[in-house]
Amino acid sequence: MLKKFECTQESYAKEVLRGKGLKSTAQRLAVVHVLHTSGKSLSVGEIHDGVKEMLGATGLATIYRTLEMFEELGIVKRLHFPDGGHGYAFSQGEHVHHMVCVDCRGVFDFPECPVESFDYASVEKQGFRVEDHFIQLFGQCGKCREQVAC
Amino acid sequence: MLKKFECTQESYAKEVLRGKGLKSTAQRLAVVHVLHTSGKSLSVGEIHDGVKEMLGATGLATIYRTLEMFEELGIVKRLHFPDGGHGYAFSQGEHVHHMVCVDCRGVFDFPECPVESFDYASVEKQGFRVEDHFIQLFGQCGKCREQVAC
DNA sequence: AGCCCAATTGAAAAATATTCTCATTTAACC
DNA sequence: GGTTAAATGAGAATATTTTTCAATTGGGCT
Repeated sequence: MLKKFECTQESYAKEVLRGKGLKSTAQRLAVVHVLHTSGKSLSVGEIHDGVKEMLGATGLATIYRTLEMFEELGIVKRLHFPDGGHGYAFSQGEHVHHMVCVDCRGVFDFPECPVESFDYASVEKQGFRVEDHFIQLFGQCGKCREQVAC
Repeated sequence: MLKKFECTQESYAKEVLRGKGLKSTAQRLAVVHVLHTSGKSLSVGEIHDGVKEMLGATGLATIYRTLEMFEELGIVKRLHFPDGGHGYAFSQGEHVHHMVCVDCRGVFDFPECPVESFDYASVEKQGFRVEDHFIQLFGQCGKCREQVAC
């Protein structure tokens, strides 16, 4: 695969892949590129379309396989929407949360963790031990707020 | 539909339904019953099975329709799991978060909101206005912790 | 630069999951 | 008990995801 310019996100993905002994295929890098340049959360179909635009015919199964793997590697994050749908967003690093604009599905990183410092004493009294958490913020991004009359 | 004993959860659901001019059908109350008595998060199929056990043949579409409606009414909450799957849990009241045991999928309420008091200044500087959030805690419940050798 | 081989992909089928349609049934109100 | 809009059931239709396996390819080696 030839590629003149490579952005940080793609280099990052290649590094993670190499570290695990996995191949940096054109399809995988295309998924990173599509997700990152869009700046928002995309559905599997949208990612597939974006990759096809870059590489031509591409199997849908590859997209599914790549996303599953990328999620385990922490390269993408699966986000859920109020309407029941879900999408994927590029996500560099392990513990980053995301805000999603409910209008444009734009994704914004949220490095501080509101839960990190939280005192679970009350719930751990029930015998439950908290090991992980999933947080997602919803709202409106600046652009979308401007577009509606207030 | 006849029903001798009615638990708080079912009365609650009936009240919410009546308030919206919706019917308290046997199928709907069975969904509440199955979810609540299980005490854990159930898949659509598991809920369907539980309802069939109570009422006999029941259409799967009804289960989907009921769950979608109940989620909007705040009677159930859709939860997401690390493996990509999802399930539904009974949820009384609007702003309750849930802890899920990753072993038994048991659901525990979590009334305090770790995000409520959080200062979004840093992210709102980007122009984003936070309107809502989704939080889910993962871990192990007391019972499941006892069952594994430590 | 070319060879090798395990990893990856594509294409289509299979398996799952969800939604839709419409004739029939039922809860709630009188 | 009768009426009526709302809800259900059954199955078809659609959408989504996974699997299978032969063909292809990236990356290490020389």
